Order: sequence, then structure tokens, then C-alpha cells
Amino acid sequence: MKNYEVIYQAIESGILKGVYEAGAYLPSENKLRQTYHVSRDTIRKALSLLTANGYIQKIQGKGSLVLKREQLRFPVSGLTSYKELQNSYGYDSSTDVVSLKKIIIDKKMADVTGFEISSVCWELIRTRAIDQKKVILDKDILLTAIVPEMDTEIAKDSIYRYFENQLNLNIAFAEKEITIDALTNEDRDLLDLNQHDINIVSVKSRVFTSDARQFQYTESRHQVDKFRFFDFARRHPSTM
Amino acid sequence: MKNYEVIYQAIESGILKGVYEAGAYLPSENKLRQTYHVSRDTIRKALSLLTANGYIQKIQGKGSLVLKREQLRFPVSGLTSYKELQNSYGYDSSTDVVSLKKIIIDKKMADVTGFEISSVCWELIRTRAIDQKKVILDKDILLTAIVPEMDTEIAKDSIYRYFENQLNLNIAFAEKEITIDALTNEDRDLLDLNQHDINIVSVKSRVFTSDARQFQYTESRHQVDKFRFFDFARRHPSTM
DNA sequence: CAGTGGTCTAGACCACCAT
DNA sequence: TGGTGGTCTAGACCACTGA
Repeated sequence: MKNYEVIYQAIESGILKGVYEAGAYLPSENKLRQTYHVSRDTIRKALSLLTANGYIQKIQGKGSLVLKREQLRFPVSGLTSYKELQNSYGYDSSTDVVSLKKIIIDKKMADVTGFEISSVCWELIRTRAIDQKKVILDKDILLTAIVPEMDTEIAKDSIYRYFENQLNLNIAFAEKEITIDALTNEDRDLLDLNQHDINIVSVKSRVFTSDARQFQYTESRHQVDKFRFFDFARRHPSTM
Repeated sequence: MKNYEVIYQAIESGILKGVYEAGAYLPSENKLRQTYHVSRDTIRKALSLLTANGYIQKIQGKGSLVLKREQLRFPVSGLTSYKELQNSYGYDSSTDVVSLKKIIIDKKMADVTGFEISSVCWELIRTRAIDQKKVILDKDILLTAIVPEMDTEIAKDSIYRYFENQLNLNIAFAEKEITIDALTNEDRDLLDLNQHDINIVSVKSRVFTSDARQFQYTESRHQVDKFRFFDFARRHPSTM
């Protein structure tokens, strides 16, 4: 077995067993180098695997932060924004802002969104139309502490472009969950669905900055026959 | 801009523009090192990004093979096998083999599966039960050139375990597509669906070995309310 | 300022592939 | 055998963090 794989597994099991707790930092690369009697590059290879598999987030000048594990986690990756989805359907698409207001997170919303209770957030609801049909309903919750300003002009465009170009927000990773839900009345009101539809695809995600602070929760609801998720998957990131 | 990012983009655009054609090899790491006047590690960093993003497959002793691009490709990753899914639901699950036979790929199947016309393949159909309810229908097409032997005993267990432990098959990557389809009569016959269901989740994938040969096509059909896809996603693999 | 991670180098040896 | 990628080393310098 390769050195960096051994070290990867040692640290992984340390995280799983709670030796390294979520929210704390791993020993520094230098410490680990001494512990395992290997070069720094070998340590870095092990850590980059842990990063790729969602165990840690490295923060320059600070260390390797152990991430909270939400349930069991498949070793997968990929962000999908509306602007990316757009390309699947060409450019005959548009965005409508349904509502934009500030809200305060209560217990229930805290569980759903992952934000702390009594955080102040923007709540943004938009519909996305493809070929003049509204087929996607986007509900965004944005932490005002990180995104202080928001208006319908920005919301009509890509909020991600605003984050990255204007706010210099460094978006690092996201957790995403895809499920098939029953249609709600809100879905029926805001979208142009097919008569016979009874289901909708729900893509829920939590998005984090490079210093591992969550700033966004999104639920994106897609008409079932307009939904398509494409995935390129590697089995052993270790043997790249 | 960092050196390896510059090189990554140079090679990426070379692939996109067809300077490096799919099926051909990139210049060796040594050549690239000379071309860009950097160390081999810097080249390797750029290549590992190209690998992570699905552009190339490195093959030891041969080189970096440029992969065919199927449509646009999100920068995503992750394999999900039934055995992994199982963990979401605990271990009260079982597999039934519906049929297993050899088939020859015709034009239509070639388009669907990605295999060449007149390849000889195993066609394996199985149902997966959770809590005594059959909720997943798996249809596998396996290239006999790579998987010469298959029987219902193996198929009842994990075929992946057989691939990796018995055949020493090195599974490297997969392309996967998730869509929501209308129920077919076959779905109704073989699965224990809810009365009111009209949709089913279809996960289609093509699976490749580490020398970039496709050996499997799978369609996995999941009852909508039993389907859940969890994803951990990084925005900039470059800035790990 | 000291400590952390991020980038880059030059060189070594190994495993694998083709000839 | 020579060329390829895979692993590992020791050291350098930079960018960022926090006291």
C-alpha cells in the first residue's frame, strides 16, 4: 500500500472515530510529517484526498478544518448553477424575481437551511423560464452577514457572478441533495407545469466559502421532464 | 495566475479546439515540462486537474489519453453502486435476478449503451428490494470481452466485488445521467410501486476501466419516493 | 513575528508498456 | 531496453493568519 494511502486512511478513521472532531483543525502538515516520518508532499497528497472526499477544508494560514458530516456522504462532487443548466437548453431562457425580503431564521428554518437561529438572511424566490415556460422555481436563503446587499437587478442576473466579481466571495464547496417530491400549491401557482404532473425534482444545497462559512441555502425545484443531471465520476481519486 | 493553472488552460483549450484529439495521447510529462519550462510536478498538477475534470485518463507506461466528450460535462464526480445506496436504508435489502443472457449489440443498442455494433454482451436484469418491497430495477449490459463469465450467483451478490476481487478489473470512471421518466409496463410488472406513481427515476451510466475501455452500461430505475442522491461538490478543484 | 498552507524545483527510484 | 507515468524526498520561497 502506498504511503499516502496509509496516511489517508489513518486520518480518515481518526475523523470517523472522533479523534479529530468536526470544527477543529488537524495537526499541521509539519506535525503530520514528523508523526508519519514522510515528506511534506506525501502528507499533502493524503490531505488532498481528504479534501476531495469532503472530510476537510484547508484554510491558508490556519490549517485543515475538519468538516461536519451530514449523514453518510457519497464521494461525489459538482456544482450546478442555473447559468450552467442554461447551456443544456440554449439561451432562450429568462428569470423572474417573485419576491425578495429579509427574514430571521427560526428553529425550523435553522434545521432546513443549516444557518444558526436568529441569523438575518435574504429570502429570494425566482422562477426560471425556458422557451417561455416557467419550469424551475428557485428559493435562495443568503446570509446578510456575508451578502449585505441584494436587489432585484442582481437577482435577475446571476447572483454567483455578483458574489465572485463584486463581493470577491470565494465559493469553495457545496452539499447537494436531489429528491423527487410531491407538487405543492406554490409550485402549481408559480410554474407552468403539465396537467398530469404530480411530482417535482427538488435540488437542495448548502454553499460554503473557502473559509468554510456557509452563506447560502438553495432549493431549486424542476419540472420533472425538464430535469437532467449529468455526472462524471471517478472511482479512486487516489489513483489519479 | 499560477503556473499550473496557465498550463491547465492551455491544454484544456487545446483539447476543446481539437489540437489534441479524443483517443490520442497528450505529449508526455517530460515533453510538456520542456515545452513550458517548468518542473514535472507543475505539469503533473495541471494534468491532475484535467483528470479530475474528465478531460484525460492517465495510463501508466503509455501516457495521458484524451477522452471523448459526451455533450457538455459538468465538473462533477462520484460513483454510486447499489451496495452504497444500501447503506442509506440499512441492510434489510435483497436482490433478485430476473434474467441473464448474452446479447449482440445492434445499431439502436449501440447508441444507447456506447458499445460497438455486434459486440457480445451479458444482459443482466435484477430487482432490488428494500423492506420486502421491490423498488429498484437494474439493467446491466456487460462486455463479455472484459467480463467473460457471469452467473446468477455472482449477480445476486455485488458484481463490482466480483470485478475487483476476482477479475482484477480496475474501475476508473463513469459517466452518469439522471432523468425522471414515465413508468413503463416493465416497471409495473417487476417492481412494487405505489398506485399513484406515474414517474420513475432513471440513472443511466457508462463505466470505464483504468485503461479507458468501457465495459458496462447500466440503467437503474428507482421508485421516486425511495430515490435520494447526495452530492459533495467543489467549485474550484484548482484551489484545493 | 512565527506558524500555517500554497507553489515550485531537481532529483531519485519504481511499475508498467512497448519494442 | 527506453519511455511512460506513479511515488517520494528535501528544500526553497511565497501568501496568509493571528498574536
